[in-house]
Amino acid sequence: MITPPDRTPLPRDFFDRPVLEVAPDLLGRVLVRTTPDGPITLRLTEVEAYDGPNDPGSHAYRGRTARNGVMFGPPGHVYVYFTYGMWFCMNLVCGPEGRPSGVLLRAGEVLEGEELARKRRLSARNDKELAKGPARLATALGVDRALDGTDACEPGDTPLRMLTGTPVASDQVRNGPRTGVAGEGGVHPWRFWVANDPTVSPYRAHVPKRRSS
DNA sequence: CAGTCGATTCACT
DNA sequence: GTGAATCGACTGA
Repeated sequence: MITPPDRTPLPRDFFDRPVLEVAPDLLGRVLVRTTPDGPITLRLTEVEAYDGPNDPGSHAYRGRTARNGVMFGPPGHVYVYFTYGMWFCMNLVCGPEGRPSGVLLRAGEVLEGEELARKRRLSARNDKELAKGPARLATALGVDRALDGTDACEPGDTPLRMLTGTPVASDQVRNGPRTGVAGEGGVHPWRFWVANDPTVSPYRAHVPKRRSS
């Protein structure tokens, strides 16, 4: 049974906090993607925190580049990156401006626009798989680098907005190591998900790439 | 400027 | 469970 989400946009102050506070607080919140064909709404069920310049797992660890520039800007904006030659993933920028950090949106439950999401996710075998995984989530919502830098706190009919939704009770939040993060960054238990939610993606440890013999 | 590899997904065994 | 797909960003020389 799905309860109607609160439609109030999250204020920028919500994101202007330490990323480890923001990340679990995002679970149960609702992301709205407005497309020419109509809206897709997603209830967040899994996220990961990337904590600025002190986090070896973060894209911002080695400083500002053309790719990660949005992470160094104001909170509440969207950082989209391209990876594995095929996929996009999206973050919400957190913390005070200049202290780059972000929350990777890893999975969610599609509440509205399921048929629009399915057109982009033809390989999904069921509704739970539409946004089960960060690149799947971005694909389902039609998010790519064109949306890098979008302000998710802006009111109105913007391409991407974060709404208040119905935050998950803290006793339903679980956490553990981040998925696919190499090296020392892999030890931080900064992945957060909703307990027993079927849309949460499976954990996988980092796999170093083999060299061709 | 060439080499390496990624905050992944999918098909196949 | 294993390997391929696929390319741009980053690194170091």
